[in-house]
Amino acid sequence: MNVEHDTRTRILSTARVLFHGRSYADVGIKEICDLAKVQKGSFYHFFPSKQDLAMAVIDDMADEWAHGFVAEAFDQNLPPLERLDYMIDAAYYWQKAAKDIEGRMPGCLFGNLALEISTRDDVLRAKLNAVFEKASRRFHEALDQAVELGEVPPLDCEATSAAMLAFLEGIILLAKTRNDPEVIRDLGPAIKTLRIELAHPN
Amino acid sequence: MNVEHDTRTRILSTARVLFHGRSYADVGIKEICDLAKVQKGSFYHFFPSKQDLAMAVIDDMADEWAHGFVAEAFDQNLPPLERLDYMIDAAYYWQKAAKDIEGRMPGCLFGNLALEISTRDDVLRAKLNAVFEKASRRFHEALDQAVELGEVPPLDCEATSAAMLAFLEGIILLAKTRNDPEVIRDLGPAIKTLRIELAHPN
DNA sequence: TTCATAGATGACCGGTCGGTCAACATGAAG
DNA sequence: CTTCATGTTGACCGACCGGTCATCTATGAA
Repeated sequence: MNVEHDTRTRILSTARVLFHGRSYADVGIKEICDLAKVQKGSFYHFFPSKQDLAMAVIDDMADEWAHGFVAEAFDQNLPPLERLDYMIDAAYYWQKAAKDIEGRMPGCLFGNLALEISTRDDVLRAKLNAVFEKASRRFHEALDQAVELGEVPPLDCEATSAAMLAFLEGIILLAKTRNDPEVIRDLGPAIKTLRIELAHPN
Repeated sequence: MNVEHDTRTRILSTARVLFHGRSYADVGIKEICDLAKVQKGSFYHFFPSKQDLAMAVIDDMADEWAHGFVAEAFDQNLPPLERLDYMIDAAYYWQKAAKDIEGRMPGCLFGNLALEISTRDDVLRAKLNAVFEKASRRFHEALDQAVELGEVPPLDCEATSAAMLAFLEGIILLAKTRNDPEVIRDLGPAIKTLRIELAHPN
C-alpha cells in the first residue's frame, strides 16, 4: 500500500520542492526523476503529463496547507483578528526558514505558479483560482466573526477578505523580489487596516 | 540612425509583448526572432544573451511606464489621494484592454518576472527590485503630501507606500488568476485604507 | 578606390525538452 | 502453472533550446 504509492509520493514531493524553489518551466521531468530516484518510464506510469503532475502538486500542497498552519492560524478558538496576525507570522517564519536554508526566498508556490502559467494553461489557472478562493473564505469567516463580536465596524466581508489575500500575496511577492522575509513582518500587520465598505443600497 | 536601431527596437518590443503575455522561460529566442522578422545572428549581434535581453526589456518597460501613465497618475497637480485612485484606474483599464484583445489578463510584467526568475537570477532580481523601489517612491511622495495637507493623519509613509505597492501587485495577481480585471476595480480602492503607524519612539 | 566597421544571414552546435515504448519483474488470484 | 494487473527499466524519439560562427553586404570616411 504505502510501498505502492511510495514512488508516486517521492515524485510529488520532489516536484513540489523544485517547482517552489525555481519555476514550472525551469524544472524538467528528468531532474525530478533523478532527484526522486525514479525512472522516467515510472514517472509516466503515474502522471500522464507534466501538466497532470502540476495539478497533483497543487492539490498536494493545498491539502498540506489546509491541514497545516492554515488550520492553525484560522483556529476557531483564536480571536478573529489574531488569526490574521497568526497567518502573517506563519508566512514570515516559513519564508525566513526557507531563506536561511537555501539562501533564497521561494515565495508562495500558488502565487508563483499563478503568474507563470495562468496565461498559458487555463486548467491550471482555474485550479489555482480555486485554491485562492478557498483561502479567501478563511479570511471571510474571520471577518464575519470579528464584525459579529463588534471588534470591527461592519464592512463588505466578501470584498475585504479578497483584498486581504491579495495583500498577503503582494507582500510575499515584494519580499521575494527583495529576497528579504522581513518585508512580510514589516508590512504584514497592515492587513488589519484594509477595509472595503458595504455598498450603499440606494 | 533610426534605421540602425530599428532591428534592435523590433526585437525589444516583440520580446516585451511575448514575455508579458506568457513567461520568460516559455518564450524562445527563435520565436522572438521570427515575430520580429530578424535573423538569429542579428539578435546576438545586439544582445549577448537572453538575460541581457531581459534586462533591456525591463529597462524599456520601466522607462515607458515612468514617462507614461505612471507620470500621469502621480501628476503633482493632482490631489495626493486621487493619484492612488488614478493608478488603480490605469491598471484596471490597461488589463481590461489587454484582456479584450487577447482574451487573457497578462498582469504586471515586473511582478510576473519577479516571481518567475528572482530565485534563479540574482541580477535580474536586483533590477526588478529597483523598479519596485522606484515605484514605491511615487507612493511615498503622494503620502507625504497627503499628510502635509492634513488629508490623512500622520503615518509611516515609507512602510505604507511599500504596502500599497504590494497591495497593487497582489490585486493584479489575484485578477490574473481569476482572469477578470474587475477584481482590480473592486478591490483597488481599498488601497487608501492601508496604514502603517509610525513606530513609537521609546 | 580602398578599407574598416556595423549589420545581416542561415547553417550549425551540443544539450535538453516532454514524451513513448517494448521488455521485464513481481505478486496475487484462478 | 497460468494469467493478469501493477509497476520498473532504460533506450529511444523528434523537436526545440540558447548560443556560435564564417561569410556576405552596405555604408561612409580617408
